[in-house]
Amino acid sequence: MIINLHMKKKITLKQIARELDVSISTVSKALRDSLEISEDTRQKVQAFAKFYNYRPNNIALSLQNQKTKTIGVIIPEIVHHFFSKVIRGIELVANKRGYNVIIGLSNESFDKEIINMQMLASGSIDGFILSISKETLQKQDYHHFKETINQGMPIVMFDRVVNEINCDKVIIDDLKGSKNAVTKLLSNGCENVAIITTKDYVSVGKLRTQGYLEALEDYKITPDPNLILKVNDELVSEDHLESLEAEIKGLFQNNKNIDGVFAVNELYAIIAMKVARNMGMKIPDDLQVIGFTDGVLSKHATPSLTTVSQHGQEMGEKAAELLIDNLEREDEEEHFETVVIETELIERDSTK
Amino acid sequence: MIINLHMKKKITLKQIARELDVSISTVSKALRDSLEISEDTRQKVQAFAKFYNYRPNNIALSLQNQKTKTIGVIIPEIVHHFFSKVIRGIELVANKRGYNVIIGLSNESFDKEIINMQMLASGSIDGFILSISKETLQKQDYHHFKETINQGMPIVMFDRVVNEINCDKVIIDDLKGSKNAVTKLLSNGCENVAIITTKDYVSVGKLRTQGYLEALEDYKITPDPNLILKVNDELVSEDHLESLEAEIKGLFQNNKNIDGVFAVNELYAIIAMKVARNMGMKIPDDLQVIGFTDGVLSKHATPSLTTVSQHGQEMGEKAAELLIDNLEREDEEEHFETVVIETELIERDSTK
DNA sequence: ATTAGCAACGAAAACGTTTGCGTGTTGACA
DNA sequence: TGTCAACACGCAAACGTTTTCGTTGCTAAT
Repeated sequence: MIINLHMKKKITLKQIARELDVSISTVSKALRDSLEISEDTRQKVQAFAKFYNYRPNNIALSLQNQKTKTIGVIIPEIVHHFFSKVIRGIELVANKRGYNVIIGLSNESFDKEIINMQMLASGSIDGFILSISKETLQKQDYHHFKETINQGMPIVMFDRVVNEINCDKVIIDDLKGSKNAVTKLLSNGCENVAIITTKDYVSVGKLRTQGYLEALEDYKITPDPNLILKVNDELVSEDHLESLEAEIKGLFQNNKNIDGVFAVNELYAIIAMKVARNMGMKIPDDLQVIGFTDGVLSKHATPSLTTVSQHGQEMGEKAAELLIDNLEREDEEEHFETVVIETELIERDSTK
Repeated sequence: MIINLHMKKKITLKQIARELDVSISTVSKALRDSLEISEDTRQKVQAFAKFYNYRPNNIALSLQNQKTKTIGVIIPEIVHHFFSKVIRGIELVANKRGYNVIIGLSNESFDKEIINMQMLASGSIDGFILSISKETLQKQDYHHFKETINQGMPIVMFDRVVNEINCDKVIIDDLKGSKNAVTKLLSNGCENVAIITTKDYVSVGKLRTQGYLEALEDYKITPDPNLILKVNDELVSEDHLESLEAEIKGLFQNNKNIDGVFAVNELYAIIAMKVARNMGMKIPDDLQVIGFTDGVLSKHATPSLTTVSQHGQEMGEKAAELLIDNLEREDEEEHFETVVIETELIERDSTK
């Protein structure tokens, strides 16, 4: 970068001290309104500092205080309505409490998750907020979380959490949320409710399936294995929409009596509606559909989709609160919370 | 945080030095495979360091090198498909080139934009990638950008840029993109094409309107002011969807002859389709619609929406490349690029 | 025997802060 | 005049690195 004439480089305490012919400590104290410094020099220093737009160097402060006032967030994917809402929540309270947010994307990969955590853990941040990648969940290898915690760096997990790790957690009651949703379908008169879910290693998929089963049980309905579609996760990756459609189409064709669908995420629900419509079914008359997550798709689909809202932003806010509380706690006893964010059934036009 | 017995705190050079009874510099050199150090002690040090999982402290390195290897991103909103795609692009190349990404949200507010930039500019980052907030564009007050640049911190702007500031920029050819879209409508037989756009102070809104006008001109059509709807931006804030709908409904009712709509963003297009359908119009038979941006809504709407893709991820990648190139450039002559990312008309079912 | 040269290591500065403590200069008071 | 506060300020350490420049002790060559 060329040094223009009008370029005001960042100024340091040392430079101010030299210009004003005082010591560095005097400048520092003057700027912090220390009583040790005379009114005279204090004003002189402050005026000078203001004129040159002095700001303390964060890096130096971090090195000194052994705190960065920065929290690291590791998420599997950012192009995702839920995760971006969580980030917004995190950013909101982090900023309010004087913290910055630094983002790492695991891209659902075990290795990238580790790499990212190592980079950030080397001094850049004070603590983590994260949601575990699918690959990690599949491998069930959580040593990097344990090591991080053992090094004294706190972690807050959200949404995709795991019992093996002892730390603060923010989750939704997946079981209750999905049970509510399915109950809604049943009370609306559905007699053959199908579920479109994921493989069991994704904890949320498993729990939501369980909620589905419990709702059926309450209504004395024996679950029909044919009505439980466990979609291959890899198929959702943008490209394989057709195979996803095909799977769902198969579900409908093999079970002509389906009159209700509960999908564990938004996309599955939207696709299900599309497929059903193409097969001549009317929504919500012939088929009622409920999805999970509070994305844009649900709101603007036709018909708009009844859905279980996860309150992503609230999750982010709570996670940040937990982490920062932990970071700033004076009394040092260890105690971890698991906060459950209430879900909410947002009724729209895909149900009666 | 309580000190558990199994807690391995982060270890420093100094501690390694003390344990092995050598000097700090010896440890440092040994770890960096310096020739000054004997094979013997080198192996001893490296083994010890590996055992205790030593990692150099980023903060100390930053202070020393006067570089943080971190880039700051300021965006107006993160719960937005376009911006999250850009971030993904930034993160991708940043990580590949050894940089971290720290996020600040302006929330479309002038003040928050400034606050955020000041926080990050105080040593935390090496350079900025940003998209200007609406309020800033409205105020036309860009002093904070100028000051940042004058302090020697490079900025790359994307999407919402401004001529007054001399820096690297990544934009799309809004004019060309929208002209293409409108031309498509016209060549498809539309005779009365309306545009749903924003107030002019949002540069992209202005340019896209201009593209609309040029396309009409090519077809020797005199623009009808009644067909140009400039929506009040504040109405888009999630809550005011009804007023947005009402405005668009008014457009259709007052101009029964409309057979084509070009909307400067995805949401406007989706709402327009919804309103039209409610008024009994068939898409694409009675009305053809094209939107702008490559969001999820377009893809999964019914009918799916023909749209001008902005290639958000590519924009992010390019912005990061420009910034890091600038940061790592040795020869210091100043030269700023403005990269134009090509748009792409993705044809789907809302056009013939 | 002297010395040049080399191998192996340590001391110290630097990055920008904050802060406990030491020190010098006042003035008042006995 | 001597004593002692109070006041205003500077010194230096500390945070964790890297790197330049010594400083040893030894070997080999003159």
